[in-house]
Amino acid sequence: MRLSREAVLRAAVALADEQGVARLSMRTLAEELGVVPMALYKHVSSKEDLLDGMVDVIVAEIDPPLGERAWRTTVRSRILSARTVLQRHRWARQVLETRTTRTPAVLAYTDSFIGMFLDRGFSVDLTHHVMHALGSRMWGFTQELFDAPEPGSVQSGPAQPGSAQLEEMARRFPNILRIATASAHGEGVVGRGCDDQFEFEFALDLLLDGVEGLHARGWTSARP
Amino acid sequence: MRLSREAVLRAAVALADEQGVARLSMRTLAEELGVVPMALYKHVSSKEDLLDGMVDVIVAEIDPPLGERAWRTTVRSRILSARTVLQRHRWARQVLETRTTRTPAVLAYTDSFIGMFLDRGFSVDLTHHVMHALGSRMWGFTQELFDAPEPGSVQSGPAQPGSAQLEEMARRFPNILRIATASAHGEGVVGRGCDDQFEFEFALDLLLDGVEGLHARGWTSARP
DNA sequence: ACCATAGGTGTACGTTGTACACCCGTCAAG
DNA sequence: CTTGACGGGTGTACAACGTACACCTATGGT
Repeated sequence: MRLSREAVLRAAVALADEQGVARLSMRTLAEELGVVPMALYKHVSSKEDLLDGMVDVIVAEIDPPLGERAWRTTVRSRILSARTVLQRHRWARQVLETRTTRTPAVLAYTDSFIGMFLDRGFSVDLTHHVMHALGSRMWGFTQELFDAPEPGSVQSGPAQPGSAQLEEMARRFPNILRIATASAHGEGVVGRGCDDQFEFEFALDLLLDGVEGLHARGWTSARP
Repeated sequence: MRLSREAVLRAAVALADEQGVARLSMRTLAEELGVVPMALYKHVSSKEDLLDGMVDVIVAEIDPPLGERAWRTTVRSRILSARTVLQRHRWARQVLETRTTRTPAVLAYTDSFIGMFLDRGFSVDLTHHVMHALGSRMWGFTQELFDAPEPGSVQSGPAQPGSAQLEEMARRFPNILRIATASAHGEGVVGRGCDDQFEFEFALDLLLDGVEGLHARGWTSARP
């Protein structure tokens, strides 16, 4: 069975999906494909290239923008589509963050994303700033703060109620504790009981509300 | 001259500042200190621990919140203080992103950050969502999109006007090009001619405007 | 029938983090 | 003054990584 760039990329995505990106090395991937490591280099010029290709694969999974709807629904639903894709491929966020060169597929997505604004009457100026304000949110993720111990990390789990660890925590970081306990509805403790999807949409809508206001009143940056 | 954890961390920060975090290995750091690599492990339990410690060093550089000012000015100026620190240590963003466990110093900063809201009358509920919405912005950075080729990467430079590369770009990614040329005031081309600080404050203020509105009208999440 | 070429193989190198055994200088207790 | 524990620097070694280079082999166009 012959290899191909497509086959290599698909296998890499699958392996990262299952084992996490940390377990993805040229050697493990080669073994997965029943081939010697160096064989991959006939289809991929380097590991960076491999990762770029993997990003391309998942970018292709993001839905294209829908018909003639208003900018806000179009943008919103596309971002949420990106988010479901990134949810399927949990390694993607991390890989995306480390990409230094943008592949054509990524540029194409970005271009089309910008188009959703420009084609619906946004000024180039406002669109530019909005893109910066959205930042990585256009990919459907945000820099999370408290959360997500990598699968496989030793994270002594949520603190047990009444434990010394928790008391120490309460003394030194009372504010964090208040947030944490509140968001866990009073039951589980420090562990993340909050709804990621809700948080994401909350932040997204906050931003979109702001953008809507600026657009409505014809905002433009004061800079020449 | 004896080593110490402090000395090791300071040297690591200095080395990362000068050479970039990519050039920071246990070996290079040891050599910098005129010592054998394994000596570091008497002061630092692993490279992860080293990076955690480096984060602690720079977190300590962020200004504490000022007096009794209104929440918005307090939060805003603190975030901008964090930003100037992160600007001094350009590797910090990348390192912060990869941290998986939060050190006491990081938790303390977060706690104090949350306190700026709670102490000024924000509900626990709203504060929680606001923290998520701010995300990494509380550290003074955002996921940049177009920019910042790592120093040392081969990035064929901004496209030359009239080059075939630029024409290709114009055909395939017209929207990106419009944004890029506009933000570069018509002179330089695809390269980033835009003002990072302005973009950061624009996005930050957009968010803070939204938060202000929610707080003013006593917003609370509908969830039980 | 030829031979160029695409694609898989084998070996090898340099770099990384770090485990483990060692060894030495300092200082407290006898 | 001796002793012995111990904090801290050393040396060697290993496994895993990305990948350069030379090689082999089956395919397919001329």
